[in-house]
Amino acid sequence: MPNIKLPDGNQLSFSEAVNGTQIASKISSSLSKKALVMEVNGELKDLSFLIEKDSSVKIFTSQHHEGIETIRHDTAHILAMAVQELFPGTQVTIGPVIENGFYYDFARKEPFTENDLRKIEQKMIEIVDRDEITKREVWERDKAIDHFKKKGETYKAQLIESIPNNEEISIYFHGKWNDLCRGPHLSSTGKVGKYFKLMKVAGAYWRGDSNNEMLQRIYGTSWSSKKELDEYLKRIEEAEKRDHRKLGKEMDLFHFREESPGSVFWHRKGWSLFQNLISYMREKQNLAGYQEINTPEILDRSLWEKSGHWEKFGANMFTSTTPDDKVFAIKPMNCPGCVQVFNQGLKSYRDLPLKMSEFGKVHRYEPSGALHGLLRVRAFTQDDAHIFCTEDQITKECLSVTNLILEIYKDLGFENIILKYSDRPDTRVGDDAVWDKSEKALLKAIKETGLEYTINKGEGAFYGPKIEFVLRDAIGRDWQCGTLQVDLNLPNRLGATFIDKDGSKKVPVMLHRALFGSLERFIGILIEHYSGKLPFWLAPIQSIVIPISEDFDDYAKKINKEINNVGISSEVDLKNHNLNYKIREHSLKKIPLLLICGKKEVDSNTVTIRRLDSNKQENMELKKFLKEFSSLSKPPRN
RNA sequence: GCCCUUGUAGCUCAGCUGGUAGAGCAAUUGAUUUGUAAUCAAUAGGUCCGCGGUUCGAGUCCGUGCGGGGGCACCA
Repeated sequence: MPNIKLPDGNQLSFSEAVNGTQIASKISSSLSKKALVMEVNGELKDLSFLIEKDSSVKIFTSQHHEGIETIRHDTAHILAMAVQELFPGTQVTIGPVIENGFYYDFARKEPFTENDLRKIEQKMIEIVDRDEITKREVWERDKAIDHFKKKGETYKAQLIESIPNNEEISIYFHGKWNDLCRGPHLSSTGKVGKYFKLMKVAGAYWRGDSNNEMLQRIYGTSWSSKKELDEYLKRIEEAEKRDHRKLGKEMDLFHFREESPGSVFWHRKGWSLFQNLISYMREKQNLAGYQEINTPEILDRSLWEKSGHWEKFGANMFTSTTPDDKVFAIKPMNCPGCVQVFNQGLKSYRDLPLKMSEFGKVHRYEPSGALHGLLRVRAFTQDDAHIFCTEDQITKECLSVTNLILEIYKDLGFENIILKYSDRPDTRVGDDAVWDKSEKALLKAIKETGLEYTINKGEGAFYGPKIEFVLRDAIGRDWQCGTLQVDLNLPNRLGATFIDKDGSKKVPVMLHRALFGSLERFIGILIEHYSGKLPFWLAPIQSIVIPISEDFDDYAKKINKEINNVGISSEVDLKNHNLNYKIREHSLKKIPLLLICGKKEVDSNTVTIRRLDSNKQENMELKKFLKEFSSLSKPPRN
């Protein structure tokens, strides 16, 4: 005689045990059609789950997160069914739901081709049409292992072996086909609908371990309507249009080539963007009390041995042997060099906090498969700084770093920032009392920012806790950029000291911080965030002066010179092309302003402005233009 | 690093089952002098990623190296 409590507070009474489908149809016939899965006392269950006791029940449709996830989970099963029907002998492994879709990992010798994906999709549609009924059974562990071993499903057998003893082993049937699965699932394959698409095949290690064999992963997406599927595919297309590698080429910012994989060849325009960013940050940092330094890119092996990098980071370091057989490393980090600057000369407690910044170019031998445009390179420039301070100064300094970072992100158009706080890892140096102190200090700083933060337990650096600054871009993607780390180790290893009030030598605390992390990477993110349409002050070419015909070339040259003189980066386009052609060309290159001049402008000493992404024409006195846009062409100041 | 995939003109790409390369755009030259997203024509342009092999003959087939792309692992 279960009483069923619904989310709206209503209660339904049943004379005998009842399942989700029955509850849904009791509520309304439309819900019974749309119901996909339910939650019973906080646990997700199949609609067929029989409720015997009084329970709270929520029924989910495709409008709920739980509903769409179940659709995706079922689509993954149907994918596995289809693959096994088409390619007998293929082993199934795992097939979870992921953001926007699902994947399934298969063990099969022959690779799946793009063509196979289309065939599999057809088969999946067939299976949906067959509307196979879902059935859940709970099996004995040994029976289950035996069953899958007999079928030749050794991976599944392994999975069952690793399920804890106190957990049920549930087997889901869709018609005859079955799979080990925690569930829940839809009541039949027909419920999945046909709004799915297989996206790509990729290699993936069994259990995510690179020592294991590689499986074939098929990624797919699945939705509850054609509209949602189309919108998703459209979103992917839009993201591809923003790809910084594509835009970088089109905008003539940089290129890569074989001779130096993962290193950027910056073109004039890209380098100008790069320098614009640096000069903006340089000014910000100087105002915040940083002293800019610069340290060597090549340093003797012994320094890296002392700092611990040789041992901990050696596999990622480029090294160089001189003709007389000395071994140097090309710096993968700036910190040891910076500590050496600190070490030069005696430092007093009065010098602290001492903030040294460096736009340091570092090289890291990243695995070839990790390289990705500007976002993952082997040579990059860090907007790095190291703050030497006392333990008492940690919180205040962390707070000022955080404020600086947030200010800078805001200026660059990122307002949606999340912090990630990572505390002590298992393998660490330094005693717990010091960790207590630095964790507390860092946490206090985070709390004072009032920002949202997540805690990553045990993910800190081996020398101290850290904050990472994650920004969200225009299309909702998260990028980890800035970082702030408290280090009580490196200053000690490299013998940094200061003379304290009492005349004794003490080891300073060192804060590592980077604002964007890597300027190369950040520029990649910027390009994608803005689809190449950079803010005016950052754009490498801010305007192009276009004379309507040869007759106005002189005027165009004259005003371009005046525009350059007030600090706006501008060019004249004197090529033998018509106006339409030039507008199209420069618009595609994302030039913020096109300045058109013809008879009208010459006569009135004006320019006609056409802004990127607008077809409005604004006629403006040249003087006014120079005044207005020269201030806009400078970096923002707060 | 691993799996899959890919490499043809400055760019984007075509080139079926092997018979020594083609388009559009860009470039150059000429004509045109243009009022808000591609004016017309002509010309020039290639070690088909490198190396090796099969073959009478390789852009095409095979092996190998390097690079790119998608994932996985990695991101200290």
